[in-house]
Amino acid sequence: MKAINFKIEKKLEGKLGRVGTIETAHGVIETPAFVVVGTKGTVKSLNPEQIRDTGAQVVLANTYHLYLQPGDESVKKMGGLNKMMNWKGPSMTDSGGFQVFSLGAAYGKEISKILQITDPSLLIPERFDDSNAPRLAKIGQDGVSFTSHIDGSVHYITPEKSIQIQHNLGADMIFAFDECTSPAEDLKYQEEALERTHAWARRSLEEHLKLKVQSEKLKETKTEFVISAKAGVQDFSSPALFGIIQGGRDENLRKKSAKVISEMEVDGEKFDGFGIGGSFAKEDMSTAVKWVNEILPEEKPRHLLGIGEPEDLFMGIANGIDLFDCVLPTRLGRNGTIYTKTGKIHIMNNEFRIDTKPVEDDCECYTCKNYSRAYLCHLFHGKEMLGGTLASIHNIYFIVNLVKKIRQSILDDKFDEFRKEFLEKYNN
RNA sequence: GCGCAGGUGGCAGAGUGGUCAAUUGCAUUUGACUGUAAAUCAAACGCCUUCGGGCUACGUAGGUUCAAAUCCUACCCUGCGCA
Repeated sequence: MKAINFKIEKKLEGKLGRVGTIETAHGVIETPAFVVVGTKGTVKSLNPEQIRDTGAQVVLANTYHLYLQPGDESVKKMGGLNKMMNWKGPSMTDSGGFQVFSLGAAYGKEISKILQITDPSLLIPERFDDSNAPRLAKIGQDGVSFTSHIDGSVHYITPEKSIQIQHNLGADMIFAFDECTSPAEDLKYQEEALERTHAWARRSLEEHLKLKVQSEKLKETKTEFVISAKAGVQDFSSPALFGIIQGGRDENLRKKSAKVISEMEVDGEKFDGFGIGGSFAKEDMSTAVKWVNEILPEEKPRHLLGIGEPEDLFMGIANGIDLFDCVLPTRLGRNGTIYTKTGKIHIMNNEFRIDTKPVEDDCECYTCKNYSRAYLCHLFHGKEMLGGTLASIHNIYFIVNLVKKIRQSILDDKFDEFRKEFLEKYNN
């Protein structure tokens, strides 16, 4: 039995882009789609009804965070990720590979996974090459040692462990354990890291197949299956496993990674889809995505991990990306930055204190239909929780629906037109 | 009226002779945020500046001193206690 079923409905002429659907155990995703991030099994400050009402189709949670708290065994006992958080739609979990970066090379530094190369100082590896700097993630021989940011306890996560945790969490789509590298690393390091990510990908795939076979067998043990099913405890269908492409900013490494990961095979089984991860310079992200997607097999979904901003979404979709996830809509929202068609605004700024208009006049989101900018401004100044919720609702609606509009524009043969029109307004 | 305590930048509150335009918190202003260590973080926050510095400031007015937010005198004001 296939874990997911991906179908392409229409292709974007002259480009790698496509419109399609992904069928999962928890429903169908219309792609391209924006996946909302719910790291700890909650999209911060939103309940599932609010998530659904933004139009979001999929939620992505995190292996590392849920493993530490409440523990993957606990999540399993609560009936899996979906049941635990009362999310009825499709779900995904990230492998913890990003935490190798955020708690490792990037820990305590002003460094993000995307670089503007217009700031050349950020590309000097020495600047970040202080191996004595404290890190909460240290790469070991066959896995990564994490020092919990919660209580300081040490945990060794291997590819096998990550996959085991993800099977316990029980999302519809899961990722291989990888190393998300720092954009400041030099080519030699990127090569080493890529070898590691590829080795880990194979081990992830092996472990996944092993667990899949076990779960199939369990399914055949009828009594157990029936008891569990009656209790509504566990969905026995195994998740789909996505392999992750790395390679930093380098063309050869990116292409090599795409080839290795897409051809990787264990017992006749391959990855069900692909994630494109890691670091880019903002300026050459599009080429990196293109290099990879020209090689990846057309018939499997591709997820651009941790991206992005509106211009990135257009870029990714044109270059054959089917799924995106990004913390920006919720993080920006909580921090008082709100997306509008004419660019981002800081809702706490003085100019909004007496602005009685909604964030956007013609926006159909719950926030815009019911509240003014002045009220949001007040909520943020008063540190009221509702501010973060309302801003997140709008931002998610904005980004999710932007991707839906892009999808529609492809179906209507108006992609280029829509892209130009939108970005001109957005960038003022 | 007497006694005691005290009056410091928008607010709270340090400082108690030079290193003080004055610690810190809050407020304010503006930024940042891309597989969430994040309801977080950073910067600015008396006036002027050719960025060297200059000027005005710790209730008010005097004074001591090379030097005062810091010591002295008077006055004004606030709180508490007693009449």
